[in-house]
Amino acid sequence: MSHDLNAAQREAVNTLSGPLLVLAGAGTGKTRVVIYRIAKLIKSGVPAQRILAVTFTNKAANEMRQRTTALLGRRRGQQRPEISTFHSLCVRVLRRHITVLGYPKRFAIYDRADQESVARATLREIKVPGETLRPSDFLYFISRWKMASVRPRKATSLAGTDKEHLAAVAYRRYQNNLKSKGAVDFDDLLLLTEELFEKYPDARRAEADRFDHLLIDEYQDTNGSQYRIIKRLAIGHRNLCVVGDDDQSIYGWRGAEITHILRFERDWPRATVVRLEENYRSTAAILERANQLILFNKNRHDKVLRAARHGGEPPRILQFKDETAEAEGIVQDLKKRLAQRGTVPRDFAILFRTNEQPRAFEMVLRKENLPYVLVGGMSFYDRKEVRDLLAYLKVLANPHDEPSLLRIINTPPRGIGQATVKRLLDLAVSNGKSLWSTLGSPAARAEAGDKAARSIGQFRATIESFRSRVGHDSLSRLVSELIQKTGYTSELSRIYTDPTEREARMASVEEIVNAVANYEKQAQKPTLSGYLEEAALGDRDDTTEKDSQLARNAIALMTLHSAKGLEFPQVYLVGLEEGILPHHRSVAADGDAIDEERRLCYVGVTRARDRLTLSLALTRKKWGKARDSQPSRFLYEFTGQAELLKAKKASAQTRLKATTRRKSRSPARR
DNA sequence: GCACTGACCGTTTTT
DNA sequence: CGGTCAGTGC
Repeated sequence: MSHDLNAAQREAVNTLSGPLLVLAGAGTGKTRVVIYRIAKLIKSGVPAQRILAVTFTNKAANEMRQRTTALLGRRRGQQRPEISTFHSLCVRVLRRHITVLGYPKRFAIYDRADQESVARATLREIKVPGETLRPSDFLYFISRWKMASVRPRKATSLAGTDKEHLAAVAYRRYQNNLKSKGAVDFDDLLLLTEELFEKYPDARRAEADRFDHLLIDEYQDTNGSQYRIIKRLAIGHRNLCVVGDDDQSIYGWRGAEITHILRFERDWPRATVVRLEENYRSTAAILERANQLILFNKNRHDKVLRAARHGGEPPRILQFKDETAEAEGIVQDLKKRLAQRGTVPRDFAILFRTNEQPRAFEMVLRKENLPYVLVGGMSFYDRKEVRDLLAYLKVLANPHDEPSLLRIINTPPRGIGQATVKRLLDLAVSNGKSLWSTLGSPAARAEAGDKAARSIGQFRATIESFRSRVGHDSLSRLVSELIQKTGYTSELSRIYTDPTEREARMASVEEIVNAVANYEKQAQKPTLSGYLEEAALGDRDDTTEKDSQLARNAIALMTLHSAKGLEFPQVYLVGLEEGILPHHRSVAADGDAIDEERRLCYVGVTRARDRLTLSLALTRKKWGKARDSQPSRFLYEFTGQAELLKAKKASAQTRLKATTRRKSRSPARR
């Protein structure tokens, strides 16, 4: 089996017990090693279900599942290794033990929109005006604290600014509000698992005992909670294999700490360390530049990627007048290459730092009639229609789910306006009851007025009649009838007069009906709450959506963040300007934010197999106004001209000179 | 209660 | 510039 692996890969695959750190550079066959290692473990007699592999994204988990199945073969009744994301792992743990923490067994998982709704209500309760602390800022603070396992009490003492102090006070209240609704947010999934393991050693032991081997993918992206959870799960058997690349840590802004991978050997004494340094993906010409660039980072494991593929075209740097010229120039260049024999649209990727960049490219691509996919972008579950219908389902599952109830109580409009809702909410709060219970009370009828009261009555009757059918009728039937009964689609065609938009909205509705039907088909025991959990975790099998997106023969447009783990024969990395890459927020922040931007750039560069083109615009419109752009510092580093940049920094005059000189000749011509 | 208007704000991202 | 949201007039 392992004849097609190199020596380092073989060592990583064959080191079956004890702590193992696999430092896998870009394009060194990391996923392959993980999968082969799982297969090897099983072959050596470890029962498959005693192996747990953890990934960060569903995409990665799906891919790993597929490739493991392909390698092991599909035999009936055969046990499979457990492959899951951190979050769904925690959900399963919490389903078994959460009652000891004072949450209901069937706790709800609140997503970002639900969180905002609770945050808004919380801030209203303690009478914080919107301009003092916005719900989004508030959530940002809490999220930071949670990822560092900071509880409300500690947050109060940590708070420096007034805003933070206010957020710390509201934090406790927010947690209580969630808890009283029997709900947890995404960060809680990790935080509560950690708390459970800390306070209840028996629960920790029971969970740790389920597995003999633990594999963690993308270890460089672990945040504090995840780090501690892993530790507590693996401490008994020490059969912990972590795989990652410190040079590709790009999620620091959401709590990932690169120190975790850097200090693995100290955490786990006598750990084996394997370095995968042979890159099979990119040509030497591309890799040479990547290596040069990443050398500018200080905090990293020492390693140098060696190219298995010699030679290759040196990367080009193209410079344009503005972002429109950039898009046109790049697309023209791409078109020329596409005309070459054996080249197809799928070979190309255009990578960028921010989400506003693809707009110009989309326009040109559409004009040129070239097939493209914007990967990422708005996800299925972000679409308004999907959220609405999901809210209906959530209310059917639990009518006391207030964020969902508020979302649908007047969607489509049925005469229960803002004022009425506000009054009913106040009534509910003063009675200490849920909004749903309040809706049926005589007091509510008096509060709402005749017309609204009638609407409320009808709404309640509809919900109740569907609720009584949950568990009896099929889910997909329930959903389509719900859409009918509420007049949801007729409302859509009323609001959206533009035919293309209307069609898109209708398609979303259709998609959720399909998603439910799909779930019903493949789940062993389909239930409403089961579907909602899958939806909340994004855990659905989206082979239908994203994979077909990529499989479609189209040029891929995506952010550097979503490009991680992928590769393309030809890559255009665009917008290499100060303020974009590196992003201005990272430039302004002190500390090592720039290093993360450099890693991001490195990730982009190492996506390319054969050809790499970097580009920049000299002016760029920002919020409607054109502003001058400076070439990214990474361009200088990458081409070995960092000295020039230092000189530029020393004096504004030289800076001007250097830039004008740059204009006349392309900055990268060696 | 609803639709329309204008002020405001600003972009890495996943679960 | 484009999207979101609160406020206004009907």
